Amino acid sequence: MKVCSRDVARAAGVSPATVSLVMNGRTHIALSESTRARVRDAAERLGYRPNQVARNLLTGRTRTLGLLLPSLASSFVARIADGVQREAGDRDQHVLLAHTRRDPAFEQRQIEMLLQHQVEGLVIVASEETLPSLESRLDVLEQAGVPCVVIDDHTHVDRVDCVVSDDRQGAEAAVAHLIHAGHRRIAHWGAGDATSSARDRLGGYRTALRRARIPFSASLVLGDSFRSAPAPEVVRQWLARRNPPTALFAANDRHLAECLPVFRDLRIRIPEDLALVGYANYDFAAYLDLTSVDQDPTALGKAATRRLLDRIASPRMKPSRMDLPTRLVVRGSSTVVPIPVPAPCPAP
Amino acid sequence: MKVCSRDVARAAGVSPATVSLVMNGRTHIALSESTRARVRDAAERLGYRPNQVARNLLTGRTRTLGLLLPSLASSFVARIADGVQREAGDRDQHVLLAHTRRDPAFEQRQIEMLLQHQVEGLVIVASEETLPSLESRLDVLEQAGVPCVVIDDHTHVDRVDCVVSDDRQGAEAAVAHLIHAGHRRIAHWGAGDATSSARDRLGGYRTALRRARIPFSASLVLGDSFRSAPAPEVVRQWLARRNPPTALFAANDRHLAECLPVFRDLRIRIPEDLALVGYANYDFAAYLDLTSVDQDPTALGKAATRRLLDRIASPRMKPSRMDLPTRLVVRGSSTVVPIPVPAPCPAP
DNA sequence: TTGTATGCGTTATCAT
DNA sequence: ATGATAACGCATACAA
Repeated sequence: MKVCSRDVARAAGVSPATVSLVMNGRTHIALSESTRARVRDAAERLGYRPNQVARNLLTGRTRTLGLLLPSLASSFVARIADGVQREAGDRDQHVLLAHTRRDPAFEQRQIEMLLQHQVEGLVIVASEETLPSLESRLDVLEQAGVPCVVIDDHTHVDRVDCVVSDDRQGAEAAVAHLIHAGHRRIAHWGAGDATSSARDRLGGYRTALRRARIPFSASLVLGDSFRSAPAPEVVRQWLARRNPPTALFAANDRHLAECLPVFRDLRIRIPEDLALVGYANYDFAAYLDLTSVDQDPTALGKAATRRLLDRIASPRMKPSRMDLPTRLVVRGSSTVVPIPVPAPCPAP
Repeated sequence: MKVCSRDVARAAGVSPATVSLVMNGRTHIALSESTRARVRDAAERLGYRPNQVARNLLTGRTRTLGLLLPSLASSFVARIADGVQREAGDRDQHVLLAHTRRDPAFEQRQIEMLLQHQVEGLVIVASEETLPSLESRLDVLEQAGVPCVVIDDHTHVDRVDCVVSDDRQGAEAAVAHLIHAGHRRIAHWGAGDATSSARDRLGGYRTALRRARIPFSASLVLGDSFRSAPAPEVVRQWLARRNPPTALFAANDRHLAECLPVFRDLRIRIPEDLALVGYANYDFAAYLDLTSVDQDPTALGKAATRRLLDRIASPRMKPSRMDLPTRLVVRGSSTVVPIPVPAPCPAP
């Protein structure tokens, strides 16, 4: 059934070694054009396909990268994965997929699996749930001599390459934009302090305030996680305070999207009563006319993959952190000036 | 550097064969508890990790499935991929990722790559761009003896397993819903006839009309592709006709989302002047309060993977088509009855 | 210019 | 209960 190089060799009247030479296009070895043609012909005729598994075993190289992510159900993660795959494809690498299910125990087994498959490097997309155990995962990888790059968190830059969005800059631009529009009481719905993104977005928020000489007030900061928005009841109570904010900078578009109905219920007009700026620029942000900080997840994936391949090539480099620029996309939720043309919609 | 079974064997004072027996937990072979412990100990101490590549070569099995998709940038595709990965993980299979970039030539190379890696089956997520060449891809796979399952198109059910959403039923439910709300002039923005989904959605539309004894009018049907919405100008002209539709059933939520600004410009009120129903139930559909037909892409991925593994287990089964049920999610874009509670937002 | 021999790390078969 | 050996399919060094 399965045809191997020996079969081709027999059919072409040559030895398996010759078949190998022909198939791998080793040009610096002289081969008569006639043999070459005979071999190619036989291979074609028999439908010969070199067995990568055998090749990998022999050469000790797999040209395969592991991609470990929390879940492809998140479109942000999926777009990172798209970037990884594009770059890997361009550099002639293969991608073995693994997910953590946001469960540290499952993650550990998946890493084990990837290592057994002899991946030559690992792209890890960080998540809130598995961040606490990341350090011990790095131990395992270091032990195994398999380099890796972490996307979307730089907590461990001291020992591993990190590729992140420049969240301080992004958050600062967002809040500066609100300040520029005249706001002084600006709230922040953050995501706690477990992830560097959450910390950096809070940091950028504070920097922007400081630059404008607006005092920071802890009572204007809310939120513990990227994955759960404030409950409607909390929002209600929070906005019913004596001195409510006139603007809101959220660490995630989704938080805003989920709260829009609550705002409507409360007769809070956007942006007149409350200006909104979100983060990530999900495609629904355009549809909802939400101002947002765009992150380019595809670029994150590509950059991380490039970095990983560079490190595989030269393992001794010092771990570095790469901050990809963000871009504030101003829409109707933060400015009363009408947008002349409907925002262009990203390709699906 | 890399520790192999021979190293463990030496350290434990046994032979490599014994190490293999211990590591694979072959219980039906008697092994003294003391050797077992010695081996486990040595393996632990040395950080031994069995080499899957070698194992695969020897056993001729890889327990690896190829996942071929157009691009992870589409959240629909990504959620299918999530389902594939979940099911594969549950059934102890690995996933090698490949994308077509919506380019038939690139797709061909990727399939070649997957076959060389000895994947035992292939999950193919169909796309408009690569559908024309699918048939010849199936030839290659059949030749290679590698089974596959196609998700999201059933054009080739006669020779390959297909897993799709029940689009006729979904479309029919959507249009019946509009008819039930009193509409008689219902337009359809479709996606041409290249894909079975587009044809089926049109079919369901026609069925619902027929059931209600509403004559079909070709002038109410527009659209050629899932990936490009009607341009704003086209929408304008189309709605400026003498006898405009009072309701619109679109084959894709995105088409609706992109046209909402146009409707607003034209002072067309939703749903009073024009009721809208979309398809796919993207997360933005909830935020935009769009009625939509939910497809559960994760279930598509899971079902396809199950089917593929079944076929690998028993290759002689007749190819089958599996239609997963859809579910109409009624929201404010198609009914004037206010929704009492804000639509729950899907987890990100 | 081409063929032969060897080994990659593992497991299955047989022998002890 | 454990060890020796062969084989999986291929690429490389070296011989011819």
